[in-house]
Formats: sequence, structure tokens, C-alpha cells
Amino acid sequence: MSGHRNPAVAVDVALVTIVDDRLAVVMVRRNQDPHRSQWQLPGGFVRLDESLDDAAGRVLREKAGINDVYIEQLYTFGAVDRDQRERVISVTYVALVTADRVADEFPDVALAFIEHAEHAATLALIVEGKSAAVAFDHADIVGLVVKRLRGKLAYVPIGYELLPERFTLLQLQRVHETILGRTLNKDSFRRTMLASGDLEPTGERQSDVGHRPAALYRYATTSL
Amino acid sequence: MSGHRNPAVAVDVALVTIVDDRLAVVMVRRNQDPHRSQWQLPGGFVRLDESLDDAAGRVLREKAGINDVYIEQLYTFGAVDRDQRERVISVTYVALVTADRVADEFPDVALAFIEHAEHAATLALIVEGKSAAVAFDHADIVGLVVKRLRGKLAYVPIGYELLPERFTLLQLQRVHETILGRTLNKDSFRRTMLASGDLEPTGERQSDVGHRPAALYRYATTSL
DNA sequence: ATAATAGTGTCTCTAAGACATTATATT
DNA sequence: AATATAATGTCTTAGAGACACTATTAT
Repeated sequence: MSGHRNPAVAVDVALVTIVDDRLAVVMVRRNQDPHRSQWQLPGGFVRLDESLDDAAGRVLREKAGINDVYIEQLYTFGAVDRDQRERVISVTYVALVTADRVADEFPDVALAFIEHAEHAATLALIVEGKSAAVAFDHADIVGLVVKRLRGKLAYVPIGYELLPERFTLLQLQRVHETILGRTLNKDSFRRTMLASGDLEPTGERQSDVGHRPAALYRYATTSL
Repeated sequence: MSGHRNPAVAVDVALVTIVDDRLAVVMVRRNQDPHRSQWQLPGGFVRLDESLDDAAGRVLREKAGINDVYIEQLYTFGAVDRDQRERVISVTYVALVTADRVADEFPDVALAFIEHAEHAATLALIVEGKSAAVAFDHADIVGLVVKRLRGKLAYVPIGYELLPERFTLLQLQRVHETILGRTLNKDSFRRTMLASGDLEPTGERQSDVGHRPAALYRYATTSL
């Protein structure tokens, strides 16, 4: 078809979760050059016989032991020199998962907390309390991940992906606040969510909470 | 690095404009199989020494004679069988341009009007009055283009890209209505736009319009 | 004068924010 | 009883929609 060589195509997946009201992303420690011992997103090359979405799913499974999560394509990074070894185009994905499903027994895998410097363009990834060196352009990718999640939250119900099946309104609000990086008005949040039609009362309540127990809701699967 | 072969990577660009209050996209007629004589978006393979963004700009220049327009990445299509000849991953872009800048002297290039079937998931591309056959998955791409533009319009001032340098509020409203596919409230649109800070009065007015002439505005380059 | 759209002023309605009050669990 | 959060009700405020009225040009 053409005399040109083809670039390599990789998928990199930002698997995002929330731990203690903090946003975190699963990262893998590199054990070879370049960027040896730095942290990168789970990724891999796309095979000729699998779609991009399938490749992203496979990467999640192989590198992080995760299956069946919310995942969507984010952006494709294609600067010429983003990998110094060869030309690599990276199709990136965002995935959301509850913290309890993040397998911590995987080697060289860690949760990196995403910290926003005050009004700064950059963000820091904190692994085990220390600011982590990030390989390639993966810090840019995580930056875009946060932007995407914030933008999406206003009109797509993605908060449920980060909560157990049954949850209270306050838990949902905390998830939104963690993603947005700011506090929300409780009354307004409550009204908006209940009016959205996305919530379904389970009829159950919390227990053992030391105060009036909140009603538990689940995500209303809008199977019309 | 790996024993795998690499897929081909193409960029396809949806160059969108508005003619007579109708949304249109530039398409190129194929003169070889597969899909011979069907219409496709201007596209080309990514060279190893150019970024994705550069490749998109080059495609616009070479295939449609267009330079210096608003352009942004849309989505990357990667189904295994989207091109029956070989594995091709397509990084797609949306570009916006005023109708007068669309070069009509290019061979095999035509403006395809985008028509929305009532509440249908699909859309039709009309070339010279007839519904056009679209090659590959490019109809899906155009469908996503419309979705993206609609979503973006609410919070990013992209309407200006489809208007001459000086324009009236009603012209801007028509652009928004054309993209959204519905009428907008005039009073509210006017207030919202003037309050946005994106508009700068030129002090000039229309002439030869057969009615009270409207004030002409320009896009306020927010050079803080 | 007439036609046609521009532009202003005002009223209503809806949704968000603020805040007060009552309810219900654990300790 | 004390404490802590849940849940409800009401008031205020901001913005969108509706609509009436005035303004300004070409014919």
C-alpha cells in the first residue's frame, strides 16, 4: 500500500480509583531502560487481530488483574519523540474501579495518589508518600484523565463506578467532590441527584454509624 | 522490541462548514477499490517523522487546500476489519472553516450536507442532492463529529470559527442552531453571549439589509 | 408609511444556594 | 442525655424563557 514503515501502536490505561477521598491511579514500575525504575501506566502494544478496545481490556487484565470495569477511550498521543527508542503512538483509556477491586498482589504495581498543586497546570503522583518520577508523557495523560472525568461528571453518571453497589447520597457526594477537587452544596447535590432518575432507593439504611443512618441507594439501570 | 508487525496508522479529517444554515463536511470521492466511487473523509497515512497533529494539518493542505483552521483530535477508530485490505487504525480530527474558504477547485472533492433523520441514530450525507454512499466507517466518524460539536458548543466558543471576522448576534445564533439542530431562545442567547466576554463590539453596523442594521461583533481574543 | 429585524425592559419560572428545623441512630 | 448526621421545608438569588414595546434601516 505504501513504502513507509508503520509506527508502533500502544494502548495505555489509566485505572482510576478513590481511596480515603483521594483520587488515585494504578501505575507500574519500569524495570528496564529507558526511564528504568520510573512509573508508567499499564500499557502494551496493540495486536493485529484485536481492536483497540480489546487491547485496552487485555492490558487491564494482564497488567493489573482487572476485568469488567467501566472503560472509555481518552485521547491518542502521537508526538514524534515521546518514546526515544522508536515511534510509538499511544491510544489512551480511562477506567474506573472501586478500590477494593484493585489487586495489590501484582508485582511492581502501586497506587499513585493524584495531587493537584494549587492552580498549577501540573499535578504530582504520590507513591508511598513520595512524589514519583513518571516515565514518557504519562504525567500528561493523567492530567488529561482528571480533566475528562471532571468534565464528564456534570452530565454522565460515572460516580457510581467508584462506589459499592449500595451507597448513601453523602458517599456519592464525596466521590464527586474528590473528582472535582472542591466541595459541593449538600442540598443542591441531593436534589439534583434524586431528580436525575439515576438513583433507586433500596429501602435499606446504614447501620452501626453512630448517628441517624442514611438511606442506601443503588444505580438505577435504566432498562426501559 | 516485539516480534509483532505494526498496524498502519492513518489520520482522517472531518472539515466542517456551514452553507445556507446547513451543516456540511468536505468529502473526497474514491477512485479505487475497495469502495470505489464512494465518498470518504480526506485522510492519509501518518509518517514516522511527523506528529499526529502535523499529519492532520498536512492532509488538510494536500487533500483540501486548507491551511490555518481550527482543528482538534476527535477519536481513534480501531476495529480490526474497518479496512478489508490491511489493519488500519484511524486517528480522526474535526476542523472548522468558513464556507468561502473551502476550495471547490479540488478534483473529486465535494461538500456533503449532513442531514439528521428524525430521532434516528444514523445520519445521511447528501452530495448534489442525493444521499451519498460512504466508504469504510466514515459515516460513524461524521456522526461522532456532530455529537462532539454539539457537546462542545455549550462551553467552548467554537461558533466563531464558522463565521467571518465580523458578524451579528443573529448570525452567531444561526450557527449555534445549525449545529444543535434546534432553535434557540433569542433573548437568552443574546444575554448569554454578551455576558460571556467572548464578544467584542466593532462599533460598526450592517448596511443594505432592509431593516434596522445589527451591530457587528468580533471574537474577543482574550489576550490577558 | 410599511416591512422587517434590532435591541431594551420587565415579568415569570426554575434551579441552586443558604439556612433553620426536625428525625433517628449510637454512645 | 449528648452527639452526629439524615432529611425536610422555606427563603433568597441568579439565570432562562416569554413577551411587550421601542428603534432604525431599506423600499
